[in-house]
Amino acid sequence: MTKPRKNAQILDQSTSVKSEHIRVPALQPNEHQGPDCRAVASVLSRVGDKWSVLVIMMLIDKPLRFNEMKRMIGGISQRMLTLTLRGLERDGLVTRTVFPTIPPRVDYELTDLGRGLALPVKALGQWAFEHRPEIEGAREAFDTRNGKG
Amino acid sequence: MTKPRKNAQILDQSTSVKSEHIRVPALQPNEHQGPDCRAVASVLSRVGDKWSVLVIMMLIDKPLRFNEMKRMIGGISQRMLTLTLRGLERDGLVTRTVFPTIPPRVDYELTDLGRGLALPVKALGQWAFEHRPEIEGAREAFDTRNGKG
DNA sequence: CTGTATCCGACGTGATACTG
DNA sequence: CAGTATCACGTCGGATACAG
Repeated sequence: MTKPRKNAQILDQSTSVKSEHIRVPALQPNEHQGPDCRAVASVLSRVGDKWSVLVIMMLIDKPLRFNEMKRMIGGISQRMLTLTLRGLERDGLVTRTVFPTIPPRVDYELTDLGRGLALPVKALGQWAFEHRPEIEGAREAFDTRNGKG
Repeated sequence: MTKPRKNAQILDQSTSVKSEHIRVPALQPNEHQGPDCRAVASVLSRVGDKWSVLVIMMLIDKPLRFNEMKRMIGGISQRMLTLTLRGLERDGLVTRTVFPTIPPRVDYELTDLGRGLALPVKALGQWAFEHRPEIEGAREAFDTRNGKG
């Protein structure tokens, strides 16, 4: 029973930002449920998002323009940068400021909310960095005894 | 039949745990790259994973058996629980203990590494919980001014 | 420069059936 | 009970072309 969303419309796959970004099914059991858990999950999914954290980290220092970020990241496509920024904007984590000049200029900047999120995310990132050897070692060990046991 | 997909190639889609769980492309630019960034990203992707965090949180209190967890989560399929647990095991975050009884019994338990990860994850979760209203408000506001101006 | 629209392959996820 | 195998299907994400 995959939740019936509002309406499964014609697969608007373009640059719109409609999905909740994670489809949390029906967690009905005992303790790990409720709307709270669902809301938390949707935030966590943003953290796990391929680009969002990277974008947030880049914006900590100072606001940036679209192509500045695109260049800094390097591997990202225009489409995904747009989608990522729209998602962050929708969640109130970044602001989008358009300067009606020619050529157009758009600045993206972290909100206070976004800066707040950056803190626990950085803590997590630091943990990941510090324990990187253990995790990679565990992976190799697992793959070895499991791949050619 | 709008999109006949005859190209359905036989992927190894079963319960193997091969991918690095995130496919970080070629980040070659200036500062947000290198193997470090890649490793951190793979950990973050696990946090963003649909079920991993939920499983970790459940295991904090005490070890659990396969079907105990399945029942507690409720919405998860057997396959995804298996895949999630295998991924966590591969990363050295949980241990898998088989008791060769009949019927078989398998306990899953957090490692020290897993318990360590739980801390920053909980901090992040708490942030998400506390700021849930702001995020949801921002989403509604965004959708309103963007969906029906 | 800053996007938006579209095509298409790859991957994630659930449902189901089967095994030890 | 604890998985594994297979299939179906939706979504993600890159490449490309086009627009303001």
